[in-house]
Amino acid sequence: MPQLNGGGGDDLGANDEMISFKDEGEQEEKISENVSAERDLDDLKSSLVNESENNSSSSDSEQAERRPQPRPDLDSYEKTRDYFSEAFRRQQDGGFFKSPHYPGYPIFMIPDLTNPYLSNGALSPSARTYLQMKWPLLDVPGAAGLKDSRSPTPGHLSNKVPVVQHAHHVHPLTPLITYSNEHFSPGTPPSHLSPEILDPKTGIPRTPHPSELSPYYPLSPGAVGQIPHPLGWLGCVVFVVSSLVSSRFSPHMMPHHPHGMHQTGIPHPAIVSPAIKQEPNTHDHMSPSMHSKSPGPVKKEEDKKPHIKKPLNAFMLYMKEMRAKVVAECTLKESAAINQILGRRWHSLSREEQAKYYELARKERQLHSQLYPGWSARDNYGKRKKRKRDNKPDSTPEAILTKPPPFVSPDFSISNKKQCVQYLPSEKMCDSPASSHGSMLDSPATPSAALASPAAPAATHSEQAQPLSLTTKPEGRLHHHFLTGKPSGSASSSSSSSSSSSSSHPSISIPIGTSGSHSTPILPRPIPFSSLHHSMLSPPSPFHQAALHSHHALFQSQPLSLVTKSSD
DNA sequence: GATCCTTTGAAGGAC
DNA sequence: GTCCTTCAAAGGATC
Repeated sequence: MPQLNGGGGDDLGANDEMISFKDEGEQEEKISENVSAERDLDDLKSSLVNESENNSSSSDSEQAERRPQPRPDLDSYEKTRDYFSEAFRRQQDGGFFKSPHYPGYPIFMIPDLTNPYLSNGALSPSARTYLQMKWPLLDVPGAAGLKDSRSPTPGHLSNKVPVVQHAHHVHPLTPLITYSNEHFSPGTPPSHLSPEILDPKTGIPRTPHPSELSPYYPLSPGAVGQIPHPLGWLGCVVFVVSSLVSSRFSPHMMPHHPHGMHQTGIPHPAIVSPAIKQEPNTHDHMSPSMHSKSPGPVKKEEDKKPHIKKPLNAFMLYMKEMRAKVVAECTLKESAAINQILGRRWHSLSREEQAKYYELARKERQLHSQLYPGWSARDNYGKRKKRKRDNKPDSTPEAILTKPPPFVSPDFSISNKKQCVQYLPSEKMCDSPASSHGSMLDSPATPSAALASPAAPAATHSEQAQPLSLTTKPEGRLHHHFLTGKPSGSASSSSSSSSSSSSSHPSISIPIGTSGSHSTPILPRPIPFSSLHHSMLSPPSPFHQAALHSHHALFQSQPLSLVTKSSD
């Protein structure tokens, strides 16, 4: 992935030169990504096979048949959001989207669709992405568009252009979409469709947007068109598709549920009522059964209280965007495995690429805080009930030490829940460049500080000059980071989920001198050698491969205690 | 049907 | 200031 843009690709609005060869670049990227994905897939498959022979029933052919199917119950808001986050990303990548020849209809820029399918019949990621962007403008009756996955012969199963594929890929920037109740009229594109400041058709200049208020979230339906989108023409796309969605989608697909209404009267994707969250495809109203389940007025009040989701962080944004790609490249469907791949790819991202997501996440948080000033992440605590909390005492290092690993006696496990499966073999985790550019090492603990100003990152991040600098993290946590290959924050943050996992997995059940009662499992991940292996997405050079191999050999030959030795 | 798994990052409480 | 926990997305697996 690094430097595929050939330089300058990150500049917004300067991607015209990328038009002719962007597809080639994408193909190159796809090739390298496919190599990476295949390797990941091999790792995962082997690990999964080793995990349980029972899983052998899920052969490749069977998995191939179980290609990712579009989910019919995706929240339409998220559908809408994702089109534009994807567009935004591509624009920032110097990607497929360019300054449109048709200013009012930028999403008509559809790259090569000649071979949208993979060999196994699955839709290639690129084609999938393209279709996501173009489907709203396809001359497909709304009913057909809504038919999508419910159709007995889904488009993506045939060789025809799967115009409905769109509806099942969501994008991280979804919350950033501008919502509008205006209806889109292809013949008379709204005044703000032009990327120009002055609308060529109406001549109505757009008023500048208050700098302190990010325009990703809507101000009001009527004011949407007056907001100059910071992403240039993408803002027009946002409006176009949001308008299309709201006009083409049936009320079933575009519920006007009050739960998703911000105080401004604008539905916001972050607002999800519990009922809707569980059954996104159902109607707005709670089912009678759910009403009947409410034990009392307190419960009713809770039900009435909209569930405001946390803003997505950078990795979540990245994950949402790349998941479909990984799923398309691999036959894997388990999100846990996919997330491992995504985590590795995340580490392989260049600093600039990660910075984009950090910036997006920062904006998300900004807008989220502006929209919901009184909201606290704590408000969502307890909304999910996790069974693993029952095992909390056993996830402590002491418990881990005293508890035999499951491979000794599988029945010894405290709970009957599925044992932690290390989808990626531990030795293969070495393949994951902890930070090809020290990106995770210096991932801004407070991205706003590092990315507050567009010019700030380079200035504030001395790591730009010192890619592997660990300056932004406290010493004590850097040890964790160093050993686990994770940023200090995540090393601790992931302890909740990993701790329970570690208690049942032999390879990560060694509590090494972490400070205090830190239960974060120390994964046997070797010292980052990312400088040798620049990217998961680009095959290492022979030199890198040799270094990689020797590194693996060295790592594997070492006792686990050495590998996990703490610098304490 | 609810929860787990898995990833990283952010937030907030506890100490 | 540090540590720890929870949640955010995703969907198959498991309970």
